[in-house]
Amino acid sequence: MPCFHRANIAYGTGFRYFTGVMPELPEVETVRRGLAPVLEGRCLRRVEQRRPDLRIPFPENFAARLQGQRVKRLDRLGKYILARLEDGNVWVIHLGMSGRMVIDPPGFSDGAAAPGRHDHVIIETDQGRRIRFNDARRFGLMTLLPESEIATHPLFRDLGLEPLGNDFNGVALAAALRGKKTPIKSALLDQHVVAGLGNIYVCESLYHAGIAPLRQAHRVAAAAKGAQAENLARAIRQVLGDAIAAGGSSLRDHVQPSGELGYFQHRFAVYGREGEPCPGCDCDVRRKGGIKRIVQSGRSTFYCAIRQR
DNA sequence: CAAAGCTCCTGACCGC
DNA sequence: TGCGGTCAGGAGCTTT
Repeated sequence: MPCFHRANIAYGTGFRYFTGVMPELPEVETVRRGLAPVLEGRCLRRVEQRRPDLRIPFPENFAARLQGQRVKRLDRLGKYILARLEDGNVWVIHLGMSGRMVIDPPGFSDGAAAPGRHDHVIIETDQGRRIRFNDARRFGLMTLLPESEIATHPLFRDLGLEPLGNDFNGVALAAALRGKKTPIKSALLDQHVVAGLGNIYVCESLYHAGIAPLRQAHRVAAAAKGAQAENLARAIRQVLGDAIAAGGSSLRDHVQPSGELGYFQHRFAVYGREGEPCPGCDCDVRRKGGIKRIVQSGRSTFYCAIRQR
């Protein structure tokens, strides 16, 4: 039975609903790619900030400082989108849990897309395109930082490995996990270890690597002469890459009527599938109970106790 | 220092 | 149908 999750929007498949919406690295990357054609090279003609804060306060004169700037390039760092501006500042965007970017269709000014309750920032480009940042739960944030301060700023200073970077491999991952007595599940959720993973993709990566979520992180690092860390690094890359590909095809194949970016259908092996058999599993689900759900550091963990050791 | 717990927030869902 | 309770989670902060 297929199980789909649509990132960044409450979504029903007809037999299962997910309300937890989690922009993790693949969703953030999909949003970045969707924004790029509308923002890169464009001047921000109008910026409207509609409340004083999100998870943290907006910086002083946020809208005025952003307005009139040209966006040179959009980058991603972990779950952050970095919009590099011509004046040397970086417009930092984090979607938190429920943050969405909505690109209004051309001609929005007819009132068809009036700002909603949770539209906190509204951007209009010199091409007349309007982008709304909507975040019901306000776990997201936006700020402005000099480009030169990114590396040392508290938000970025201690960020962990970039899982899609060239230097992400079993050796680097093992080094990051070494000495950690916390469960591998919790360690991977820590942005200071690997930057960009969230609850869904941690569960999926551990499943594909065949590692039990309860194992201590340092044991994973030390196991099998590094082969286990290597497997895990490979699984993380694969899982994230597949999800980004799914997001990319959603951008390519469907013009979202709402213009909302970053949500796409994607199938998960274990996440949200408590009691179901894992893919290709031939064990007796009646007897073994299928995919298990436990709670670790206050978050749901889904795993297969037979395939993950 | 590390690790676990608490907290922010709203919407969806469930049971009555 | 309405209403209150529960759950979801990213990540900084607080506590141990």
